[in-house]
Amino acid sequence: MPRISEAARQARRTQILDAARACFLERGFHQTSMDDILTRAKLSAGGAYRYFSGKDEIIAAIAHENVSSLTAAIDAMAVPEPPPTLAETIPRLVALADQMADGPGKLALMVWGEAQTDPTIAALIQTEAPRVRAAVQELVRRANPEPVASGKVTVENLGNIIASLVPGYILQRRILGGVDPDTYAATIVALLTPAD
Amino acid sequence: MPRISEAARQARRTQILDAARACFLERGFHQTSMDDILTRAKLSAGGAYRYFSGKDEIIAAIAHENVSSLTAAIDAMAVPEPPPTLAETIPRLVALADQMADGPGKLALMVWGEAQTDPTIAALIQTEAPRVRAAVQELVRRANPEPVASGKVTVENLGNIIASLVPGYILQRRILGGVDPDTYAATIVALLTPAD
DNA sequence: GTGTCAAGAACGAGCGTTCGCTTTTCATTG
DNA sequence: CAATGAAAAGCGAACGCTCGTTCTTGACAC
Repeated sequence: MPRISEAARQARRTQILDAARACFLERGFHQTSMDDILTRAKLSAGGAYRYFSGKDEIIAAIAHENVSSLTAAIDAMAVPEPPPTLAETIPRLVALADQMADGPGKLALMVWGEAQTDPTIAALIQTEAPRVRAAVQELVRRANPEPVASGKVTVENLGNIIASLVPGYILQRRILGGVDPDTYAATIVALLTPAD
Repeated sequence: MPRISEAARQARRTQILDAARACFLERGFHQTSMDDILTRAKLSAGGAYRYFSGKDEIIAAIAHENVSSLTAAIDAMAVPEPPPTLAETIPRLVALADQMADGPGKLALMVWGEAQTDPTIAALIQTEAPRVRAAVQELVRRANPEPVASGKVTVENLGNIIASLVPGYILQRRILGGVDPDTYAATIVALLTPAD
């Protein structure tokens, strides 16, 4: 029973997903045909269907992968010791959003739109959502900025605001255009810092 | 040359767009078939094609209408005299986003996603974008909040932050879930208000 | 040689669009 | 004011094309 090695199998899977991601970024989920993906992956239809049950599963896989990568990126920011201040964290967060704007950020906007009518993708995001919230709140908790220390706002509420500033930045950067990451971050920091 | 009245023509057009909007909200732009729209509009294929050159034009029309309605809603907030403070404006802005979350807000997320790969829709948004920015900045300018008055941040920069909080709220409300408009607004106001 | 893997032609369903026909509308006319 | 006719409005079956999926065939590893 001649089978391919597990590593080769994973490689093929990655090869398909890489092609799919590139196509989706260029044409969108539903404008991309199976043939587009197969051609780019240099694979035949028969071959690909051994790895994915169909197009929907590929879309779901890409969406999942993208959501996870965003969560992981934010998670990773909470790691450094000693805990950074918000004046350090916010610019890093905005810079992260800025770097990802043309790749995962663009895809994220597409996924969010898709989630509005596709229950599978919506469920997928909702599973990951608590982790994003938790990661941002952890960031706020460690930084312990003045508005929290003085009891003006809670960690949870400030976390929600900051959590919505990140997609807000991506949207503004990708759709409205004309926004500078450093200025954007500096403005947020200024608002969170007591008067000079 | 017997034609239908201009009012009747507009009514038919509206009838088609209403059906299309409902279908798009349920199934998404590309999952919706022409037949879905035609059935809901109680119109035949031949009939509808006298009003729109094709499906793409209907999608563009709905997207345009939606973007315009959002702009108009924000524009309308800048009207009242005397100028309201941000402590009054922010809750109204968040409440507006909250009310629209299941209709125009949901559609907006879909449109933003679509704009990532559809140049027509992207261009359409970019045309409207300056007006949204201007409207929010006008709101900030009139309110003249402490962080602006003290020169800590500019009207433009604070405007951009607030402008990105609105879609941020919609996204959080529709995707992550579990966010309260009043709490959300109150937190923003607290951050913009000098220490007690 | 046996069973997995990949290829690629072929299939069938679904889609957007068109086209020829019928119905409706309204200015014109007797 | 009723009859008329011509053109627009609307209908819906049919077309042609695309696309996702399947299935048969051959190749290769063990």
